[in-house]
Amino acid sequence: MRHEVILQRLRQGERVAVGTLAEIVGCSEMTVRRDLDVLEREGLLRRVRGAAVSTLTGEETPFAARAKQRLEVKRRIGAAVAGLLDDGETVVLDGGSTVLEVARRLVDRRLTVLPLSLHVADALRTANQVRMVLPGGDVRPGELAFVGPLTEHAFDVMRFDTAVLGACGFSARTGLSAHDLGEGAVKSAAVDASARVVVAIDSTKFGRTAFSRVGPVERVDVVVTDEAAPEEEVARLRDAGVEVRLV
Amino acid sequence: MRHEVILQRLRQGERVAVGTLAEIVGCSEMTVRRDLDVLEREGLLRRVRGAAVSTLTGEETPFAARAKQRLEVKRRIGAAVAGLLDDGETVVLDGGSTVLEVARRLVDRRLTVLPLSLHVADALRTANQVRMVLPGGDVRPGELAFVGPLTEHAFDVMRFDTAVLGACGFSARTGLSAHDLGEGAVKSAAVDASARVVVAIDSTKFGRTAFSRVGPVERVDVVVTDEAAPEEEVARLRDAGVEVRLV
DNA sequence: TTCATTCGAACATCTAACGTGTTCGAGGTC
DNA sequence: GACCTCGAACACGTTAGATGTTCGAATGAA
Repeated sequence: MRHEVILQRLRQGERVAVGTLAEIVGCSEMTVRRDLDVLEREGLLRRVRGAAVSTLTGEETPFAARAKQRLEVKRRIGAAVAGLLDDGETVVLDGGSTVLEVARRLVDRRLTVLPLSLHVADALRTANQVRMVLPGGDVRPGELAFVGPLTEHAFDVMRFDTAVLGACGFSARTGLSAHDLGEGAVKSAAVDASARVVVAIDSTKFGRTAFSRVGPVERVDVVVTDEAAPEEEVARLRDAGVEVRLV
Repeated sequence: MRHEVILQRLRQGERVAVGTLAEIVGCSEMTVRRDLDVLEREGLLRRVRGAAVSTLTGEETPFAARAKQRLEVKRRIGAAVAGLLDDGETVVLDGGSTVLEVARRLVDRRLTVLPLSLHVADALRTANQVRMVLPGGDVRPGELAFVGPLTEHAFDVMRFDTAVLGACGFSARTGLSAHDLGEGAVKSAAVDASARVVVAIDSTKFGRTAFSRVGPVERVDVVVTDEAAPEEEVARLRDAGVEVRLV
């Protein structure tokens, strides 16, 4: 909780003094310092003498921060997506924080899963009915997503019933997009290797277009998102034949 | 502690009653039941009405159990092996519990690492100077080791300075061996793709030969083990030109 | 250099979480 | 039907973690 407040305050100002932060969150400066320590280790800010500076450049929010944001919504989306999967299916699970909540709902299901990040693989490590196959590849620090030729090779030799993808941006016009070129390529390969494509995103991603283009909206079968999704986008998606579920 | 006692008692008898176990460890039956719950989830035993039955068949001890055994020794071996690696090297890290202790000593080192199990990958997830590349492959439940054609393919396209291997059995005569055929094949491929082979094993593995043969002792450059290693084996290894370090 | 400020180690305190034991009703087993 | 086992629920004690305070050292500005 306190961490969220600190990050939020940092987002709107350059340099915020330790004393100021202590006042805002209502605790001692020592406690703030300890908070700043862990947040710095997570790469969410940089400490300077007497203050903290945000490292969030506006491009890509680090995983540690995203995983804390809108958790309730992501859990609901995760449960809904889990409900779309049948026992025995082979599934690709993307690496984002929303899809991670999907994975958490699959621990007692019988599935074959190919996770696209270590976070997701970790969530399923104790799931003894899940047959897990890793694609391999370079592990992006922080994000812990798999990228590179090794990862893409996995989709040359395997086929899947369903791909569950997250996205940094999504719109009916430009389709799915990601911040990182490597990740975009992997998502793209996952789409090509899967019979069905399910997109799990919270409503804030709508209308945004990120750097790396993954694919057009036509290849998407189902979109699961929350009710705050812009009506116009939802309508356009439905016109394009995409099933949209608001949870 | 209590868990070790329970497992030890189970090893020497078929079926042990809950009441008996409570007496041995000196606590209530309810506590024993709770212990049995977690041990069953770890796959170390099976619960039956009124008692517990060992699942340890004598072949392969589950990872959860091995990771608890001889921890101090494994830590020492881990530290010694970490000292053998130079900054900037590319390293294969095997999946066993001994090599896991090597990985724990590498978190602040600058290396390229290919882990052969999720446990090891996990230990290095926060190591921001370590470039981690995963081989991919099937994830063996419990063990969380990577096996199969996808894993072996990784060694077709990559070469390494050093392979750090554990083993289920090791002797100067029969060389390295593993319990699982798939794991044996992966270890074998790792040896072929690496310029130097370091074996990290505690002394109890000496003289044992497991089902799957990995390779002859000639390909091993260094063996790191503890001082309880049988002298005869050590002498034979040194005769074969293997450097043996006792820690 | 000096002075003011910030930092973090060390200790004290408090709280929440965990482990443990007891009780008791439900569900098995003989 | 009698007996036993199980696990949920509650109570209790312990402990680890979080927080605040103090103080000497380190840092930066004048």
